[in-house]
Amino acid sequence: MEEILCKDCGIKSSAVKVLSPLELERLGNNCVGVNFRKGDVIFKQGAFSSNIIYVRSGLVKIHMTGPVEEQIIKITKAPSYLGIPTTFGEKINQYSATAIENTTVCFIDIDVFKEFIFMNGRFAYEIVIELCRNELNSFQKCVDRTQKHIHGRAADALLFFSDGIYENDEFILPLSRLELGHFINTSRESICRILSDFSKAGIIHLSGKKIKILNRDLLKTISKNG
DNA sequence: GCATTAACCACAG
DNA sequence: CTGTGGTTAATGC
Repeated sequence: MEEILCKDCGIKSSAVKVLSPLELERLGNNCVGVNFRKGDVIFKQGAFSSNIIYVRSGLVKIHMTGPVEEQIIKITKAPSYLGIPTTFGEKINQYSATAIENTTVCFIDIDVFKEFIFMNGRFAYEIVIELCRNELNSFQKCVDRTQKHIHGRAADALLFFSDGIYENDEFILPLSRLELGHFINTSRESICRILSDFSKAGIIHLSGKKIKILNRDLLKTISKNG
């Protein structure tokens, strides 16, 4: 744990950027920075929560234990808030967050966060914007996950990591095959098969968790056609 | 009917 | 945990 001086923070969220110096000081006094290693649980479904979390660096998976098995709802990279829906909506967390790469976050007291929303319209507006973006993304993901075939979903996942997360054609998958299955609603076996198919077809180069996209256009076509 | 898709199972590395 | 092969149920043509 470490004290965070919010006013000097170089990675302020767009909401925090509009806070007054006095509000920034109040935030700093009610905010704790914590480092998480890959695999550490940041907060857990079913546990009580009274914090909003701001991810300053790293990568996090949001996941829920469903009636049958685990499901990864989404993967979020810094900078981003976590837990606004669950902390505002419910006393108990409705989902879990786990670091899938080394991650640093700030825990912000919910009452201070609420105070900013009540008192600073600009702050509230920025938060609404982020929540709206997230909701639209999850609508899109819901449709894609439901309607696309497995190859399309797998192509989506690869493009997501390449474009959305790493901004590189080559990257190390931060998930196991099983987790990747949980992410795109399929089985570990199907993931293995499809990655191997893509590799044989020359679409990607595959070596364990290391992936390099060789034929991005074809991958996009597969994604588009489902 | 027949072909395709994708899950489930089993087993090996 | 990962890769593969066989089996099987569901769905489409």
